[in-house]
Amino acid sequence: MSGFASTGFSPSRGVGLSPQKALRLWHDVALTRVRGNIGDLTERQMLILLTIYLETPPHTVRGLAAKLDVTKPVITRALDTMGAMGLVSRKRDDADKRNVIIQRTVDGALYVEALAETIVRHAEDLR
Amino acid sequence: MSGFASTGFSPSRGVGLSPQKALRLWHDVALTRVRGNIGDLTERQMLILLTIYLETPPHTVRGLAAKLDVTKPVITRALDTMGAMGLVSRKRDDADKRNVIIQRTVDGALYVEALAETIVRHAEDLR
DNA sequence: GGTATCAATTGCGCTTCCGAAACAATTGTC
DNA sequence: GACAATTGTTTCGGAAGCGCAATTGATACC
Repeated sequence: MSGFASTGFSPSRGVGLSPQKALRLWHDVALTRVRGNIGDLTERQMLILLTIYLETPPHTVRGLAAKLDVTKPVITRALDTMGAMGLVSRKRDDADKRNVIIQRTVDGALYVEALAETIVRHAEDLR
Repeated sequence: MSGFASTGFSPSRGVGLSPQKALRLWHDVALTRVRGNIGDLTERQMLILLTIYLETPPHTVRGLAAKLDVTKPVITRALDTMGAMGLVSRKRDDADKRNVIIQRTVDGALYVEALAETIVRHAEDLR
């Protein structure tokens, strides 16, 4: 019994995830990251990084703080840390020199891409 | 390419996830957790919690440390923290009193269940 | 031009985490 | 029963994160 026909949902709706599989996926990805010592980022820092690489630029400290509902120092310090890792970089806004524009880097893109690959791989192992 | 009919697999192959959607899912879940201040757990602590609730018991400090490839104090301290939150509890092994058996709790199950629900919900929003 | 407003950063005190080593309690060995 | 091995915890020094308030530099207002 597919059972989907009556609901009108397409069964190939991209991401259909049971709670059990969702947890297993989270666990497997976390395990890969912890074992590989790639987990040097806080959940907040990870969120900031993903926002920078997923949402459309430009990104400012204030904009990120508002969007993520954290204080500005959190953003500044996260940028310090991730900047030292080479995952992001800063640049003054020429139009309004109060602003700081957060820019993506090659290493940051590779880092995010590696995370995506890890998730996808474990999602495939999950069937 | 469907290509699944010949294999006998159901076309709803559980989790088919593009890299883009994987990152979006990770971002959305992290955002929900950070905004709700539910992110009080380190990635390591989260991994430990999920392992306790996903893998078959019994769990010991040493067993978890070996399985997750972290040192024993990491497990002990994580149990301290999560124990104070009511997410897990400890009990001496009667058979071998050197061992500590880590047990699940109602609150811990609810916490994990809430995480699963968050993931599933955002996965559904993702199509 | 002088003052208020705004963006980002920094200082301060506090908490938490980590790794490595030392430690206490229990069990196995001879 | 003495001694080694095992399990989990604790201690110590150091690093990093957080919230809040103060600070610096730049722009807007009148």
